[in-house]
Amino acid sequence: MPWNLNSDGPIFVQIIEHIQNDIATGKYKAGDKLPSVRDLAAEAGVNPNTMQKALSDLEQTGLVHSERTSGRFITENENMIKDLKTSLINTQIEEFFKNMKKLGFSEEEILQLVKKYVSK
Amino acid sequence: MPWNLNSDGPIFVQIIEHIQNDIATGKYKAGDKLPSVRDLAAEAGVNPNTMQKALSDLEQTGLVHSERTSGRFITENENMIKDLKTSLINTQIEEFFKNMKKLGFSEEEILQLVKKYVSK
DNA sequence: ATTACTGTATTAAATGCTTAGTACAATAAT
DNA sequence: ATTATTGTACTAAGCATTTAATACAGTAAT
Repeated sequence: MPWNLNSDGPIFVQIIEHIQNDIATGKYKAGDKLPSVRDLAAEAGVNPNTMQKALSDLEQTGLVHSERTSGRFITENENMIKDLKTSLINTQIEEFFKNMKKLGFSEEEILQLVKKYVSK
Repeated sequence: MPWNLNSDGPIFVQIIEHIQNDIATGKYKAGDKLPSVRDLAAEAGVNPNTMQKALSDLEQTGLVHSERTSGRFITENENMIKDLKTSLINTQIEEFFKNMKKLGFSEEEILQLVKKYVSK
């Protein structure tokens, strides 16, 4: 999955979301070592400082932790990863419903629109 | 509907989206006069310059136009408003599906999750 | 005529994001 | 021991966003 960073918001936020997705979808598993800050930065096409900021922000959620000089690792806590995935899903659905309701649709109408989209 | 501006992105972009929603949902109808830049700014709680930027950006889509000194008006073109609504709906649905697919779900699985959410 | 209101323009300052360049200390590999 | 790699820290610059404070010209209302 390419990084696909755009200018819709701060790059470092998009990076955080991207890595969260990679963890939630199992690209990175519990205990895995992440590529180095510099490698990730090169891969994403951003400045190493930007990647560093994204990673140290991610750190504060406990999802990843850094081993001072040997690298950065995904949490060993599998439940935390499971919760992350649940949370990401809920965030997406709630955001979608919130926006559609702003456009004047009821939950039932939204469901119909989604059905129509899938069968199209 | 309150403005609910947050720091997820540029304020002026959120303002544009908010006004587009107001037009799409019929709060403002074809030919309606908009409140003045200053009034809208006060209502949204932003600097008049920020509102001015949002409005002049909106102008370039043809959705609104300014009558130099008498005010700013919604387009008379009803089709343009209809197209706007369709476009906003499609954007929301496509964005939602794109994000859910990033999380590893198929269209059918997404539909099931939405159904579950509605009946909850 | 005067007053209030309209969109618009301009300049300045503060802030946050991003890039750039450099440096240091600790570990791993050789 | 030496070298490469790790996370981390720091400063500087450019840029966009936002706020602030004014100002001007045209229209509407009185």
